[in-house]
Amino acid sequence: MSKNHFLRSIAENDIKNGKHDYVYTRFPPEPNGYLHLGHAKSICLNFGMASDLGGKCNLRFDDTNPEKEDEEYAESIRQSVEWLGFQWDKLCYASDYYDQLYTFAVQLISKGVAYVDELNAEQMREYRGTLTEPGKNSPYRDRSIEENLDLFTRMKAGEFEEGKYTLRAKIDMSSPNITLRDPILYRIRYATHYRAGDKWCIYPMYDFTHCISDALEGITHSFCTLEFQDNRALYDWVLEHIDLQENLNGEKGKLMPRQIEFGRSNLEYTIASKRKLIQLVNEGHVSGWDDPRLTTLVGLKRRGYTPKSIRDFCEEIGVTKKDSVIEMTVLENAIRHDLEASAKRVFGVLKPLKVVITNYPKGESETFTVKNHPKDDDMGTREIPFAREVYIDHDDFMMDPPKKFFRLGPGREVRLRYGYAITCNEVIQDDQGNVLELRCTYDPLTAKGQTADGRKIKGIIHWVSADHALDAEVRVYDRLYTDPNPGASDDFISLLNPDSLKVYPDAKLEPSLAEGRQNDRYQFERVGYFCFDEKDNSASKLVMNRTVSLRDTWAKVSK
RNA sequence: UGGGGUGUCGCCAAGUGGCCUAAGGCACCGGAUUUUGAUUCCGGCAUUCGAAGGUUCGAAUCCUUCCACCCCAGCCA
Repeated sequence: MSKNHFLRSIAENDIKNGKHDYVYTRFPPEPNGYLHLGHAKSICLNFGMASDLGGKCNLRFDDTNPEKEDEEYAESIRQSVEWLGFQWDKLCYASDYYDQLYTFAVQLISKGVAYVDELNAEQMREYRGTLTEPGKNSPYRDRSIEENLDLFTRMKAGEFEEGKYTLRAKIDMSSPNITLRDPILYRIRYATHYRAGDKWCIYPMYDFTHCISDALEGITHSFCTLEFQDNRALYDWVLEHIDLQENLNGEKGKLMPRQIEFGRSNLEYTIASKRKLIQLVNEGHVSGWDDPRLTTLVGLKRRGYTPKSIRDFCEEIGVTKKDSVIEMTVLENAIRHDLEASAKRVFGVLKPLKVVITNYPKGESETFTVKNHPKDDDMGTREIPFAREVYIDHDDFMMDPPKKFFRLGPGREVRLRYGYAITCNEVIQDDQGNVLELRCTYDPLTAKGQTADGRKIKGIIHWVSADHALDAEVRVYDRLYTDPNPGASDDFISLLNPDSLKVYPDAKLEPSLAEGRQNDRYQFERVGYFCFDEKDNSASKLVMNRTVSLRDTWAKVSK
């Protein structure tokens, strides 16, 4: 159940007051890039509100710029919306409305509120005025309706070169709202559209297209971000001036969707700008749009984030009219919360350190039956083998440990979780003093968490039997940037975190992972949550990604 | 400087004249339980709501002024 916020209140009131019988929303991406966390907020808002209030939500591609859009993006967007767990009522494309849009443009010309201009881009900028000075009318503003109609028809017919003419709304060149200074409605562009092909050489602008698309689809509430607040006046102007008697659903009468704006949310240490994302991909700073360090939806998916965790995150950050900067821990908390309840526990050793248990008989082994989840018995149990040689993590051993280090050190005793307590008797090092191997003895009377003399063993570490272990490559990710707001810098490339990816090529995993399915999520006990990499994992080579670490109080204490 | 917005705890965010000496989440700090230094659990964490005035018996909520920040001058969306 999603939270209350001002947009929801508006929608609920509109139903309560009888303004609408239902809510109809839409998520309107332009297929010119991959979806990221910012879009997830909009998706959850639009689809979530529709389903919460018993309404509908369309997925509509705002595809009016043939030069930037591509089917590859559209396909990915459809998949990401579905992956997030939402179903659209209708799958729509603004490009499917090009004929209607053209008709409405002709209508505006006929009413004398749109004209064909032939100022070039530079002149138009001059005529537009500035923030503080009013603009001035184009010398072509007062053509006759007949001439405008003729010119517009010929624009469509391809008689003019690109940039020669534009269709403009005749509003007010001295408006303090610059959006209203005779905005362009159509421009000439000889580009092949990824869906419409070469049918058109004139393309409608966003401000003209979006409001009409909403009206055609019977959208009741058109949510968008804050930067479109000024555009709302134009949104309303266009809908006031066109003559739409019946929408695509057969509903009749003056149908006015309402645009309402909300604030964007940015995540610390990330970048959302499509331009910058493209640069990261193209220059090879990341492996692709689905690099697990990116907060694109495909990246988060590959990283191991669940759709639920992202929906929860979006609910948690709320919806207001304020642009916000969200701390990374909020996202991490969302995925930890989901995986804590659902992930199977297993043992995985990222930096293996061999331990030989000298008093355990050679060639023998035994298995321990352990729970897959400490609190959820329904998740069952599994067997883990134990033998004379095991691997523990290098981080769980210190040559000269401080008093609060509850792990292994020379002469110290720890429990191998679910197994026996071992004591470190000997440390084998190389010439440089690197620890190569440990020689330990185990206490046979310490199985099942017991000790014969009642002594408490504070330290508990994870391990995996050397002979039974699976080899794997484990990838550990950290934030992509060293600066919480990399987008604020022009040189965001220099802010990249050189340690954002650490590869552990020789990780050792417990044998049960061999039966893992591609979408399974695991908690490597005491380490973090992991998933199989969707591209590089295979039966012959296990490749796992760390989604997020476990909370690590020790890491804080030891600093 | 014209227009449009926003300002409540480190980060989000409830709250729309009295039950606010201001929910909740994240973060942080204690402490309990724990064969994960995880989880869970308990406790702490804004006498203050951008600032200053004013209205009122009473304001974060109303008024005035001021300050800060964001957006708008693409034939992008």
